Amino acid sequence: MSQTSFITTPIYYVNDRPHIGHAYTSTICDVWARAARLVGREVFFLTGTDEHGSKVEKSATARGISPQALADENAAEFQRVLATFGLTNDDFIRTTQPRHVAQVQEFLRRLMATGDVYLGTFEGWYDEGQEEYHTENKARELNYQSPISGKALVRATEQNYYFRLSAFADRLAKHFADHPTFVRPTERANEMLGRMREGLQDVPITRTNFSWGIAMPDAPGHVVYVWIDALLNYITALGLAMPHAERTKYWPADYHVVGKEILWFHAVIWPALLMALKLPLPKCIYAHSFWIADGKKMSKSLGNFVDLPTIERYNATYGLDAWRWYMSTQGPLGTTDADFNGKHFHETYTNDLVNTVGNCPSRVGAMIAKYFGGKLPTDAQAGGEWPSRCDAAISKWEQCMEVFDLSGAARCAMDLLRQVDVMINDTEPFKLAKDPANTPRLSSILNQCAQTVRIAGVMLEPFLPQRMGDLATAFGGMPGKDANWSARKKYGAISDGHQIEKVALFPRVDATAINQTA
RNA sequence: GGCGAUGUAGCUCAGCUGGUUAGAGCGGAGAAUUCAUAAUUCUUAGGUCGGCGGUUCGAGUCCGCCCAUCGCCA
Repeated sequence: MSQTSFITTPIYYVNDRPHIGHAYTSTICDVWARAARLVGREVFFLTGTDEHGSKVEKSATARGISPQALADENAAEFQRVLATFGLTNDDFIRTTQPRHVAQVQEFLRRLMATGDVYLGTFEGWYDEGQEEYHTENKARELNYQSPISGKALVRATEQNYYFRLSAFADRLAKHFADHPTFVRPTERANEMLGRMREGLQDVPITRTNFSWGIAMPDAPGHVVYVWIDALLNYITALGLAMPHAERTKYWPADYHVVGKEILWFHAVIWPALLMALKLPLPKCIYAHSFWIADGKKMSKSLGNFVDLPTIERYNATYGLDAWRWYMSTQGPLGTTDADFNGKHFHETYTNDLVNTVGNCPSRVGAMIAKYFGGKLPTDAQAGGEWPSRCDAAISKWEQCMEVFDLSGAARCAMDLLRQVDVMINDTEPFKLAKDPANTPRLSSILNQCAQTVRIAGVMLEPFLPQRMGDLATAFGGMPGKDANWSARKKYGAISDGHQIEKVALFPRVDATAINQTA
């Protein structure tokens, strides 16, 4: 029985247009999912759409269609878009699906039964035009007037169901203490701890001022607040509220990958909910930072969002693999935001993919073609120091992937290719080839280059699935794509005499091309 | 306003529990080389380690204040 892994993206709100944020999170999760499958794990990779809430209801009303129709339309758009990124998600959950709705209601029944959800009264300053409450301080700041309509705020009370978050403070603190990598990066965990120290309030989990949502069981008029609805997707997709769920084995999740803006929900409220439901907690919530564009924060007012048409332009110019590479190796996995910048994208593509990942196999393939008719020559040295170098690289790569260090994992492969380039420069096989007496030495060198290139290619597969597929075909040999990890990562898998094809994996792209296609 | 974090070579960033000449990649400069996608390899960057003050025999690495940026909260 192989080890299972579960990785999730947040579910995307159907009221939004797809942009780089969605593409980024989805892409890095896909890289990790592919890597986990590569090493032989049984992976479940989940993404989906969040479809309830007053915003969707309003947008639908504005267009004169039903919320469900709007959700159907936009969910389909998200699925179409995500498909263009070559994602290998195993399911796509929609919060309007009956399987989700039924399980959310079942979970809420359980929470009512344990007393972790209770009916309480909320009182606050209500903006009737905007249909939202303001806190006491905010209301005072606004001079008790609606910031939009200018009409007076009214004092209103509402009966709501609350989740007893306050009861979990100690257990949450203990969990954070016992699991230092529960929230990553560590700085974000500190952020959460700081906020938890300020005290945990019970959180309202239902609303009565709109209807587009999951009905609270046995409570007419109460609709489950969108956040609770959304968080539960991670386990409704696995069917954890169903009897005999086949996907139970995937829980708990290895990684919930989220943007830093929604960390509180994932790092505090979600674990508390799971504790209340007596379910194991996810192993890690990874909160990445944001992309900014050309040094400036992306905003609607600046109109500088890296939107879908822009992303598609990059993909058309550089290829999907290039997009994945930039996302994975240059992205904001740390605590600081990363800059999306056309010049940097082009340089990264050229340096990493054209000049290294593309060129190294090309020169190796060319020499094998020229000196040995494309047949892999024998290595009488049994690899020399390359088997251990490759093993070390693979081992480091495995460690990096384990902790979601995608750029670190990528670097393992890049370093290996650079070492091959160095060896070629040092040993000058193109000079050795001029004298037949050197054939044994030449054979060893080129064999070692090819074997190492193949291994680097395997490590790069999760990042560059298209072109590394081509490389595997060109250098391949056995074992192929379907072989198990221990076979695939083993040095020397290409047998003597195997036909090696010269390949041009990443075409050089004119630096101005990206603008010309605009 | 409160809490958390970031601020290191032109750019993007590494620098764990304080200690000889502060590192990498890219860009720039010089050299070697021709198997390769005008690719590759080697050498090179003299940067007040945001600012000021403090602790210490000694701080980028600890403490305080300030400035800038980011996030969360209010």
